[in-house]
Amino acid sequence: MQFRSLKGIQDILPPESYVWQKIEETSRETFKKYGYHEIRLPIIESTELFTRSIGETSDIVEKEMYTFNDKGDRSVTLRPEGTASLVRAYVEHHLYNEPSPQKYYYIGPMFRYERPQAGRFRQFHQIGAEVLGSEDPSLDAEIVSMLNAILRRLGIDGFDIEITSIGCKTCRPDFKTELKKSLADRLGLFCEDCNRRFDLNPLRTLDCKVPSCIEARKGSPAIIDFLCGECSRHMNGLKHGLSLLNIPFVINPNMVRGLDYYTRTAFEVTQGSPGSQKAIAAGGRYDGLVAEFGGPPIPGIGFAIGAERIVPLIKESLTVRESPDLFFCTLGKEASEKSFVLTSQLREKGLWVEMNYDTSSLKSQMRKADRLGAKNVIVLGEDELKNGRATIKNMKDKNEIAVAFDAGDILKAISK
RNA sequence: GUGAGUGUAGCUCAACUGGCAGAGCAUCUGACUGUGGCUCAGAGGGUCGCGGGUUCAACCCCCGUCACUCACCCCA
Repeated sequence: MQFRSLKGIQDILPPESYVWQKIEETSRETFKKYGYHEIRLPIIESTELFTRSIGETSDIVEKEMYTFNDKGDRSVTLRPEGTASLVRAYVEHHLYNEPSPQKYYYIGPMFRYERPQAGRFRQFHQIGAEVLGSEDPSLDAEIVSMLNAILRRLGIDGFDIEITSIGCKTCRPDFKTELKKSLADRLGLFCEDCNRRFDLNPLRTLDCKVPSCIEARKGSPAIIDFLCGECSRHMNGLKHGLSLLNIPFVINPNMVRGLDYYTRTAFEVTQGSPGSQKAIAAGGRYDGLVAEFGGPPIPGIGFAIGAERIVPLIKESLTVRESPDLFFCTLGKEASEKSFVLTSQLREKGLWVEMNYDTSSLKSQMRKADRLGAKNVIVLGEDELKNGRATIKNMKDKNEIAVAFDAGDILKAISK
């Protein structure tokens, strides 16, 4: 019986795993400078946590969740995103009693039951950051700037930071009716999907990629023109903040969020040709979510980077693997045991040491050492055992030095 | 959920559109009784995704099925 990983769920093998380590390290270092602390959240939660926050009619909830009943007949779900869990933990542990704002980050797998595609998987990984406890737009600017910093430090460029505001409880409904009024008389020009969207969620017609729809919606009202005073001031505050920090951005008034809890600021980092999966990170403000989860009316903002979407963009994708400092070639059982012990001692001293395990010709052992890229090789055979000295060969310059069977001597010899 | 494409060695791909399943790379061995890379020689490795059908004969044609890939919807 041959097993395969499940559809859309993949192994991350070396050397690519080193690219992942680099992404995680760079993110952690950057988060630290901005005062974000790691929070480790469960990957499984009660189903209702997601249906309530993400929205009953969102695509994620309607068709993309890994939901099942546990043995206690409770409906549970593998998390499709991180914000809901974070806010749950924030409220559950009364973290609003800590000084505001509270800044958190998380790194981990998310699950969505979708048809896999380039840059889209059923298990994928997000690097997310969330701030709770302030609605100051300078925080919006700061978090966008932090996202920018992480991507830059990873050597990624050629991306756009798109921002917009999607309004709040007061102004969004007004805009929705205005938009419907504007679209109503030319519905025939739009595609089938847009006609469906017109009833369900008219805002989505603004995001349609069908060329005829792009043409047809020209001149439609844009949400940023309908923002209430508060939202408008907030949006300007964000733009001002980004300008102060010299973060280039573009305003995309057609941006739409797939999750219901977003308010005001929404942003997206896009890269590459227009089409699918150009978003490598996305985020926004969710000022009503904490209260929705039974906490005080505390605002929040966050983003998530799609790890799978930046891996291919990282220039160091072809990271050269590090190589062992020393490889022991052995001939005979006694030599093998001797190097077994020396190998262990040298590792204690901090070296990366490999040895030959199976009996094979010296030639093939040398070949193996070479394939591993070993910097030095020690040959231990009958002659060496007789003399009590072995030779270390530097694989690069081919020099050989005689050493005693002593971890200290060997260490000294190869650190020259 | 919808549509299209592709499944042959560990990897990348051939096989005259029906006639004995191949190459390159990789692996292992040898040339060189105990010294790697280069070169040369050889070896191992296949239920041609799976099941059925047509045929004297199927990797090739037909039907079904599964998997993978890409795209749509949507999203990180």
